[in-house]
Amino acid sequence: MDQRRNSAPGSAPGGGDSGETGFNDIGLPRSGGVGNQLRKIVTLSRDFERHVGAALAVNPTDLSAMEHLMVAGSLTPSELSRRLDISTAATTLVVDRLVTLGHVQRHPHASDRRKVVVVPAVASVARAVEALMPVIGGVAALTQELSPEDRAVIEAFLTQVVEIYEVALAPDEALDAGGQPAA
Amino acid sequence: MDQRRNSAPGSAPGGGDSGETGFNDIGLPRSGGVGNQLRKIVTLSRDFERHVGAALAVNPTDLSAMEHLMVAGSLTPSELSRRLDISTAATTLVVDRLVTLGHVQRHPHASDRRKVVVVPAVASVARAVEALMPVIGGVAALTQELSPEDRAVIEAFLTQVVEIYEVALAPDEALDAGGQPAA
DNA sequence: CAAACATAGCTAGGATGCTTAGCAATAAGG
DNA sequence: CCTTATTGCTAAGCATCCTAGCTATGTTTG
Repeated sequence: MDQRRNSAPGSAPGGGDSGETGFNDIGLPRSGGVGNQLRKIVTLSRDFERHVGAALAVNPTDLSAMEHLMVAGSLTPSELSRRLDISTAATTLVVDRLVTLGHVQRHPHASDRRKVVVVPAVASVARAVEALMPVIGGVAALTQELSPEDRAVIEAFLTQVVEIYEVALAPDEALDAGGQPAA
Repeated sequence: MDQRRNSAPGSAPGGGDSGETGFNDIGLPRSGGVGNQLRKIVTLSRDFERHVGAALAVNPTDLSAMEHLMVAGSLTPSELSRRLDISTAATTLVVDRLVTLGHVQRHPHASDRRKVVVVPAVASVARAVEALMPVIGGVAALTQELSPEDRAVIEAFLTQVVEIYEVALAPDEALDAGGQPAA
């Protein structure tokens, strides 16, 4: 089971190692504690994903596929390939591997004989839920305990962070924005 | 240039599609808006990374290497392989590719003739900074505008999220914690 | 109705990026 | 000095993806 660490120090906010504000020596602004924390969460999320994958003996793509299947209940290979943004040929191999490990089964489609339906195995879903629970459960509990005021502050902030990313990823605005977000 | 999308709907907090609280149909708790936003940030961060990689004509591993080099100023292949958590042989190939594209150069080490020093090219750093700036600059600006009270709320929250991940990733505690974080 | 077109998912061969094993050169330790 | 350890590279092999192509099936058109 190959689990590769690949933490990028720069593509998530943070911009450097220091907790101060201003600019670091390569010209990136420092976000202080908040930016560093966001960056750390991104890195830890990736680590956790690999941790869960190791527990279920699957590679990152296969784990992602399992998670999509769990959420959707079942999917055809074409639907899965669209969600994973990989070719249908690669999806066939993903499903092959997952079938071999007993994580999913292929069933004929109810009304279209060209199609296959990929269904997660009940035991596999239970194992995946158990592996995911520490983080998802932890964050759910944490957010339950927030006061309405605190929740509003955090949600407003995170909404703006999402907006920054979306602007940065938009085809034309990204070039024009250049550092001035819509917020 | 191969940029693979691989968004996992389950390994970051969120636990499902609905904004309500409670449990979804596969047993994962719902975190409401905050959990979904965190999940979205994780996904968008990955998308942004691929976006930046495309702009610089590098794959995810090579981009991560570039970012480590930018932050550190320069690194030996062994140091780089440790940070990337890949073998030194793979690191050699990463550096080969980056050298070919003009993103880095190899120099002899100043005092140890076994060693090589990998140095990012100035023009490459400038291009990378430019590509990263929309998000890093945006988040830096956003956090500058926070009131001290709001900042404290957000930092406390994010600290706890980080803690949840770290507990989940710790070798022995993760099994014992089981959903009761240290917070 | 039949023909043309579209869709589904799989197979085969190839490309890419990683691994392990091994090596020559060099550095460190006794 | 000799032994051990470190460095980073080469070569072969493996895992996972891609494109091209195919058969079976479903939909649209005349």
